[in-house]
Amino acid sequence: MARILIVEDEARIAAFVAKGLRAEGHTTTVATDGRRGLDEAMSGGHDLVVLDIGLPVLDGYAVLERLRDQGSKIPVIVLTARDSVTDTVSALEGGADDYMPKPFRFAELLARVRLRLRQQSPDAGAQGQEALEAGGVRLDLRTRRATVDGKELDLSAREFTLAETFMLNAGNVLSREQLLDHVWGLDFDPGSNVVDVYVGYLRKKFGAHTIATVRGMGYRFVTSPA
Amino acid sequence: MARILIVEDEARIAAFVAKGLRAEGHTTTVATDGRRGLDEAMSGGHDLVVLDIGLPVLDGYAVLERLRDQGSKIPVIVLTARDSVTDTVSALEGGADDYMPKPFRFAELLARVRLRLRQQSPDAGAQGQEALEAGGVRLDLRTRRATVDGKELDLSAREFTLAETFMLNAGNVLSREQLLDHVWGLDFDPGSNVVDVYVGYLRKKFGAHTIATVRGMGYRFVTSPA
DNA sequence: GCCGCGGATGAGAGGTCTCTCATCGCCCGG
DNA sequence: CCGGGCGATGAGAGACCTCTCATCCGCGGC
Repeated sequence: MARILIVEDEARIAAFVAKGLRAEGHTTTVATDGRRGLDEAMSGGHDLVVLDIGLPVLDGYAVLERLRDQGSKIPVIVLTARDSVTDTVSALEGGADDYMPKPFRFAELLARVRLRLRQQSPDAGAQGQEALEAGGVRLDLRTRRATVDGKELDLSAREFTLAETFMLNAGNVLSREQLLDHVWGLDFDPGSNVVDVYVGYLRKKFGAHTIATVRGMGYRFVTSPA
Repeated sequence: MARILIVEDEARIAAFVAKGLRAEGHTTTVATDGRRGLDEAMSGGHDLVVLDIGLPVLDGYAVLERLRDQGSKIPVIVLTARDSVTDTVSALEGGADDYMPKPFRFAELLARVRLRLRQQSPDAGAQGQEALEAGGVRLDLRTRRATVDGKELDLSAREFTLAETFMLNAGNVLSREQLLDHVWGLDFDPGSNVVDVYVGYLRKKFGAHTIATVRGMGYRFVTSPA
């Protein structure tokens, strides 16, 4: 899909973002300080930058400023601390295209990445996917409504995001940890069985056969009626 | 924007849909039975059809079938009774592009109309608006999150839809009745003051100045900082 | 056949959302 | 200046959502 540069010094977050974007089919490069990030970004080998503000050597603002000074128009999504209005406003004024307040759910970052990539190349690819469909289930991403075999039903916000994640990876096994990360966010109690519970809810609504259990591994959204 | 044909025998619903679509800048034509609807649809003078299933003379299925038989590829959105799986499935198999279960909120029909029009002409217009911005407020339609002066805040589902409606009509006065129709749906107690209450909620979140009261008329979303 | 562990599930706490109702306050006409 | 009516708002009922916890179930190893 696209080549994405991640400029982030915290290894845990960098890995989280990189892993998720790779699962979506993107190529990722990680730079752990601002100097290297800037060099990489200027190299022309990337389509989009995910840029942390709090960085060693050269902070995110500085990277962004020099990048724009040197004429780069590459889309930049900035990671800011939640509730820091100053950060966010400065970043956008400094030429960022979008921002994510930390901590964030991966699904939200992904939505922003998709949006920026789409705006960049309005010709390439589908126009950003307005709906997902698999195994008789249809999700309308715009109106956030779901349909099973043509029958409308209600999903709560959490259920919808979980279903979205399953359907983006239909056929593949997703671990509890992956689902927790993607749907609940980076900072969620790993000991919780909330994934199990929500899988139960989706099964009740979509039909038990739509989500298969893979013992010791996780869950898999079933596409074929077999 | 576009020329839309509404085939609907119930005057109340036809007027509701026509009025709303006109407010969005579309041109509307209403046909009150299937025969006339088919003739109009075949005339080539419309970009999209909103088609009721329960129609006198010639029902919606028949209209759809003949339309497709005669080679028309015009997008058709079908209005079906909620929970009627048969209706919905038959309609989609009969060549409908989308459907709306009745009763519906206008905002949802609008989203579907936009989607179908966009798919029809991927070049024309913006790519369906991913965000709305006015008076310091920004709504991300994809992730359903809101920002005021760069500061993230939470909106409930109802609040979001109300805000969306206001911002689509920023600067214009909207009556309580219009807002009830668009946000709460066709079948809502007109005596309720729920609009007042939700305007209060939005003011609390966006700042009191963002929504002005127009006495005896309704409310207006304020765009200029004046 | 039995046991252990991973997964499923019912109950329920606590929070949020949605809406109603009644009261309060203020604008405007007279 | 007063009264009437429109709009604002606090309180609160009820539904729903989210998550935890404890228990139950059943697969698979032995």
